[in-house]
Amino acid sequence: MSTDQTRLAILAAAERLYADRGFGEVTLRDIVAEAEVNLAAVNYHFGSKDELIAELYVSRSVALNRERLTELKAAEDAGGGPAALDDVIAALVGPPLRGCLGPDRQRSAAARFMVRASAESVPVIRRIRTREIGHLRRFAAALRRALPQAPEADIYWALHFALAMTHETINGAERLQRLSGGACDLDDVAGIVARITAAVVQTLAARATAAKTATVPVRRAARPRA
Amino acid sequence: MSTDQTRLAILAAAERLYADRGFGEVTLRDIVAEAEVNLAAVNYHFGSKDELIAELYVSRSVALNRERLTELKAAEDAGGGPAALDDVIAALVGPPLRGCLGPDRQRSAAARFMVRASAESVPVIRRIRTREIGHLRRFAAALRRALPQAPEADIYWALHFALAMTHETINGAERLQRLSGGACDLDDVAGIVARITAAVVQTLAARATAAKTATVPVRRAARPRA
DNA sequence: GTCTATAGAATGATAGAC
DNA sequence: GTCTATCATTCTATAGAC
Repeated sequence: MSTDQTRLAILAAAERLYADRGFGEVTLRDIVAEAEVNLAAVNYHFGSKDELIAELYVSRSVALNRERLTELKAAEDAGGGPAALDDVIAALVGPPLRGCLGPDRQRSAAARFMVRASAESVPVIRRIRTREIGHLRRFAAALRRALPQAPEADIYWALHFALAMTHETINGAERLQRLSGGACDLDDVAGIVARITAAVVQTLAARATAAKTATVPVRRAARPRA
Repeated sequence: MSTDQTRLAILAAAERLYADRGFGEVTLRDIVAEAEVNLAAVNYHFGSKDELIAELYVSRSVALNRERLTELKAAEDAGGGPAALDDVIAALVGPPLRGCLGPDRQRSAAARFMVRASAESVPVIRRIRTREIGHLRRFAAALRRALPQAPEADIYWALHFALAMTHETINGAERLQRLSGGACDLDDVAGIVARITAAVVQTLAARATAAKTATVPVRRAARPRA
């Protein structure tokens, strides 16, 4: 109990600092100062800096994916059958978006840490990330149930694009707000989830429709009605 | 001439290494070794590591945006009037995608460097990036001409999502290939440009249509036909 | 388990000879 | 302009007292 206090303080401090400044700008000394513990405590509890990062990443990754899968399961239970397409996407992108842009300050650091971890090239995290894709397979399966006629590739591109929009929205929120002169409301988390979900769903639906009327893959976007 | 040789060798080496390994993993000593020049040459020619990074980023940024705007202008000239929606998006996302995933090895480092620079949190680059958004305003204007009835916010979200999909596709290419078991063809650059373009165009068109029939913003995606 | 003190390696930057 | 040599920091990691 009392022994875990230092451990947890280090993890929380590291998460906060990495989330705020990125991995390249944070040293062990920054972390122990923020945690108000001794420098040697890091190596005592974790062995090395990389092992601290790895443990932090794995634990947060598990928590985030549990949240996503809980939301996915709720959508399946609510409908009785396979979850609707937009609910699947919302379960994937909602947790990080709510965590980062919403008012919940407690989860904020964890969510922003995870997004940074996906964006920056830290060797120890890269190794874990390329291996741990089980949760994405679950979502791929859910999409396939919701849209059985979709080509395999479309399913994966949909997941990929959903995560892409989510990550860039979080990392580039300030820039988008500035570019749009405030026209884009980054505080309206539900609206953002809806935008991302709609974009993915419409694209999947459009390709599924096009596939029925053409033998070649859709390569050129249709012009919108003027 | 001959004096620029060392300068250019340093810039090229730095670009290659940053593109390959990310900013956190490259030191000045790595750069001078790759460039086969002396360590002191960096400070002589650039003053400091940060000034080297800044000059590299600015010069590549100018080149990339010139390429984008040339493509945009070509689309406008070809059509005689405002460029078509999908041509505007293709002009924005085509250059980085072709540079990173295509066969052109020469531009590869430059394009991957730029994508890394947008993903990682390097203070000196962040400062430049949040200021330099002029090229995005040009693209926002082009989108507005192509789709005059679209809400202001939708225009910016479209640009934002287009860049999001582009960057994540480049940075996460390996992971997507692995996840999809090869179903997603990362070598088919034209196909990827078409996918991203289609996603953005369909979303903009769908929202423009919905805006005509509803007074409240679209918040919930339509279910695809089963 | 927690601390002080420090080892040992690497970093960015510079002085001064050529 | 280019080199060698080196400074001053900073980093991660550890040894050993408490």
